[in-house]
Amino acid sequence: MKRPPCCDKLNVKRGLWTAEEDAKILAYVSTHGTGNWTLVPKKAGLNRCGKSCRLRWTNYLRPDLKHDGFSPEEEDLIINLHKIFGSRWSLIAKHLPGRTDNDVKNYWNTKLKKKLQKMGIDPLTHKPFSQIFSDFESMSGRPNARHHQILPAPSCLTQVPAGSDSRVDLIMKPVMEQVHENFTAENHLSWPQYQVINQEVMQLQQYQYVLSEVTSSCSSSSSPTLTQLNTQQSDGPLLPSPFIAWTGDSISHQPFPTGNVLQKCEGDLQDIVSSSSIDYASDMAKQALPNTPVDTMACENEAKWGKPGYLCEGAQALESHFGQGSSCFGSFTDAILAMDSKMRSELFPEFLDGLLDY
DNA sequence: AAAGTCTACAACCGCAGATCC
DNA sequence: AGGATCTGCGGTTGTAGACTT
Repeated sequence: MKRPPCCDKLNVKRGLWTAEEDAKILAYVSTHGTGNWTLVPKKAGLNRCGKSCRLRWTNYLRPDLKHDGFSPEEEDLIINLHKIFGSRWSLIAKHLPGRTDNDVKNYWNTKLKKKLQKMGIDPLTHKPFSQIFSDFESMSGRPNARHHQILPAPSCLTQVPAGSDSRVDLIMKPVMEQVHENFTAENHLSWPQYQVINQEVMQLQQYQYVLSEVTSSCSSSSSPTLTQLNTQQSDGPLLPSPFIAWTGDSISHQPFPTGNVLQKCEGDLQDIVSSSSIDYASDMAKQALPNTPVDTMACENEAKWGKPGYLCEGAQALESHFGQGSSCFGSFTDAILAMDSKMRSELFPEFLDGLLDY
């Protein structure tokens, strides 16, 4: 059953808040404190939805909020944290005293994203566009099998994406077909092969992204969307390019090969992280801490929609700390991120600091 | 000067987990 | 135990003012 609306939307005021309304909220909070926001409109004499009152307070009226512009230090911090967390604005905002998730999100969308693009950096991957191009161009060779683990080929390699007649698609179709031809014979792949192929697909998607940006900026007609280029998605929210095409379906049900994550933390990190699915991450977190609540939503999102962007960046951070190959898809990062945040901060207090140095 | 466009950011929406009763 | 309510979150929309044509 669908949840009923929190208030009668026809009879409550919406839109910008007036100074009088702000004063009523402030007066109410100063005497009653925060909480029970559904009662606030009535008690404070406001013709507003309780939720709207709560948002006004948390995003604007709270006395601990800063209302001045972002400093260069804050900018740098947001960029670094976005590299790690992606669009987890509330997590990012926790590292910026006096700023709300809404502030950070708006600042990113209006300023920082464009700033990075002007600097030639892809705001999604935080990699230079030039590197994305050169990585793609140098894409060649196949790894030697080093592990016994056999994985099914990703569906995006065994199915050439459905075509559209867009300009980007016309350019990319031969490339996709080439990749398809190269790998389609491999119904099952060893783990190292899988890694390389996944990287190539990611690069391909990044290439598509850049290409679509370029063509859309050169054309006044409606630009082709990246989603047209990607493999079929199950129903669900569309994710930002370039990661949208990676469904994760073909890798989310492999048995995870390791035991207790904490033991393995001290041991062979490479084995720990040789898994790519958040399902494993969830399993790892559960194995390590049987009675620990796990952020199931994060796990589900990862498993369902394959949203590995920030996790991949986390994986790179791990690589820089623990050496090349120590994280394949960032599953160790996934595991830690999948833990309940309180438990995570207790067990891995240095974890985020380490990533921030990255 | 007027109309159109862009920018910044405030506000809203719906979903989902947490908490209450 | 489970339904109702509260709260937090990320994505999206609305809008005022600045800027351009």
